[in-house]
Amino acid sequence: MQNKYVSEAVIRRLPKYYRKLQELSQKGVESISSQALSEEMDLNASQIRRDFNCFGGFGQQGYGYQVERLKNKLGEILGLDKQYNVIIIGAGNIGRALAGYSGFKAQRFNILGIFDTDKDSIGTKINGIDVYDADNISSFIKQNNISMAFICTPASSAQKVCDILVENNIKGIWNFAPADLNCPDSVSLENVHLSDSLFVLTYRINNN
Amino acid sequence: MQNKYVSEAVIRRLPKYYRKLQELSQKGVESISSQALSEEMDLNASQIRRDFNCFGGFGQQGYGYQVERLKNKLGEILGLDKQYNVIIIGAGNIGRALAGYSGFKAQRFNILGIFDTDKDSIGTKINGIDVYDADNISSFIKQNNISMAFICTPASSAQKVCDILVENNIKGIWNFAPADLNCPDSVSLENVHLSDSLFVLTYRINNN
DNA sequence: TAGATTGTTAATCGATTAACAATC
DNA sequence: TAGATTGTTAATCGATTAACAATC
Repeated sequence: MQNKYVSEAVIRRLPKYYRKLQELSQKGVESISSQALSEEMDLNASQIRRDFNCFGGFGQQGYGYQVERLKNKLGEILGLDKQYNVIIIGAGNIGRALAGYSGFKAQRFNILGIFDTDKDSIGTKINGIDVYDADNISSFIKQNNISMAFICTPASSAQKVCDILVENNIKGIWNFAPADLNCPDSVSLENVHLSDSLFVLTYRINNN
Repeated sequence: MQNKYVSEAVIRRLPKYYRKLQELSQKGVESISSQALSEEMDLNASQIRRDFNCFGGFGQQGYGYQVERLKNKLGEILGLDKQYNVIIIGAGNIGRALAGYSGFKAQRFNILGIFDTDKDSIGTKINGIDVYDADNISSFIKQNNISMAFICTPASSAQKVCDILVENNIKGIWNFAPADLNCPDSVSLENVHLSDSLFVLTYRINNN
């Protein structure tokens, strides 16, 4: 079952299912039908069943889905049962915010270093994490088994940083720079274009 | 022409067009065809023409689109020709990062106050912006003609904050809390679910 | 005018929803 | 067993792409 085609739309719903199932699990809900879940999440029940069935048959006819089991399955599918060694590139506002977010630790994201070009921040610590010279990214990735990088630089230097990361066989890039990076398919790239999101909001305010 | 139906997918592409046109404008490019733009942006040329035509005929047959003019038109459509008075709720990592982001000023987002419940941060300033007691959100919105709020609280208090904002006729909410807020259609809501985005990345790393 | 490129209609593709047989 | 609900196929809907007449 694992090899069905999974569309972009399905992938983007997975974290939302995971979040809702965590919530239900915390509330002590033991099982839920696709119908009940569809009402909770404002989605179509058929769609929910179809989405889950991309990854296998997790339900039981006549009963529904076991919340805890489904949550764990989705966690595995999302790769949340694994550990990730992470570096942050850019010690500006966003870089510092991500470095300070304590939720990452609980979820197996180990931030091992922050890199910047600014001589004044190099050598300091942010939330207990060392700030290193951006010139040393390559060697640090190799020595510390880094699998992910968060790009928090200005747009102008993002592509250069991306190239260095790709060269060093990084597995995934979480990009906060407002740039459309050129990156081979072998490296997973996920963009958070904050200003795009803000502009969608201003559009809606003016066209609601 | 202004009243064609504009799908979600089209709306989400608008900021990307705007960003690319800004770039072209800065490079001094005066005009561009949908074909050339499609190659730059990795979209289909028909789609681009169709997208723009949701809002009117901005091109000239045989010539293409005037970059500067199209950029300005898209800016108007996105509401970027207007001013927005903004408050930030939550002086944690994300709230502080947004308060410190200087790009907002240039783009007509005036951050007039930050609100928190923590007695230690109330009374301080972040990037020159006062931190106020969250109890005073309602009166502040009324007195300062606030049109937008950025929710940067924990998930547990986000809905309560949202309700207060809605009560005070806020126009738009930019929500960073990992929660699916309940909000009437009259208020525009745009979510930035950072952990959802990160989990899509871990999914991709493990299923590439 | 001829050539280029838009604006728009028609065709295709893919995602969502409905329906229902399978089965717990 | 009867009732409930899944897993999956078929129908629908909407978005993307192709084609081309209109027109600069």
